[in-house]
Amino acid sequence: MNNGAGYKTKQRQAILDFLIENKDKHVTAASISDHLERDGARVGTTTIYRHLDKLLEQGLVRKYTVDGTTSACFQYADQNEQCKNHFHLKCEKCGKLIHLNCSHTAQLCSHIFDEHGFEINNYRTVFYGICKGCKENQAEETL
Amino acid sequence: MNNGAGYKTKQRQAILDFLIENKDKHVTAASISDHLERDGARVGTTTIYRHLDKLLEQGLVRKYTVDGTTSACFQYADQNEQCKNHFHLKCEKCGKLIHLNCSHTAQLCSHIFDEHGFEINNYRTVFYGICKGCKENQAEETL
DNA sequence: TTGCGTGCAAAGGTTTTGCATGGCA
DNA sequence: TGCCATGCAAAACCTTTGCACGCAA
Repeated sequence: MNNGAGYKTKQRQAILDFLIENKDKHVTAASISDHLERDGARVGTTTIYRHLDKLLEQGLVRKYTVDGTTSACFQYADQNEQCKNHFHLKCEKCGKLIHLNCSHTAQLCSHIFDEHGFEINNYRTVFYGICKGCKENQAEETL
Repeated sequence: MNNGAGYKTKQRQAILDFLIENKDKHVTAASISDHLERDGARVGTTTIYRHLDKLLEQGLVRKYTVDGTTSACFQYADQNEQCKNHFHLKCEKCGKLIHLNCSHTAQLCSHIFDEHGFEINNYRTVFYGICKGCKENQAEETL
């Protein structure tokens, strides 16, 4: 079994390790490159992009684009089956990804499907907004 | 009154007309350029980007990024105040934008705010999925 | 006439491709 | 050994910037 993952190379491992280490936030190809270089495990840009593509196909990472930035953002996707069945909230300020295990969203999905004929792609859909922590910080700043 | 819209030029008008004409789907800077050129109303790329930026600031268009594409997508934003208070569904297949005027979503927002401490950005959040029409077409294809 | 608008050319940044070399299995 | 993986260099793209000229007000 290999699931199309290919050879086990130190480059692939380094990239995957970094993604898992930062699974709670998103990273860019450039930030992966920078980080690995600082760690003395430099990996060519080409290789990073090629692995991100593969990981994306395998469903091991998600790809985002964040307003105001020009480069793509990647984030490790838990293989937890649950993740395919719930929505995610992404904080526009700190980038934190929150897993929303909540029956209300399932109800909304059914409603939209039944009444509006639209089949929501849970995996792809992300709610953007401001998380609790960032909202509190914002409030402090304005004091 | 000018609302920061600047001069009325034929270029600005051509771009705006095209956006309004295609208000139900998104377009890219390149597709605007192509279309206008075919219409014999060629407008420089620079100008297109500059106008899109301005329209974005004025809130007259929305900017998206769609998976699998590398260029930004723009779509005319109804000035209807309602749009700031409801969600949008975007079909991943045909690009259609559906306005979801539905009390269920408002309930969901309150719930997420009250129980999860997360303040959803309605304007930014888009539900991705497959619309009714495309789903029917898909079903036919597999026959 | 004044100052913004326009578009060419060129720069800047990200991502992809070609190709020779390196390394896993 | 046979292939895939890697990384350099260069290309391909998308978007922005500089600058001289054009045009709305």
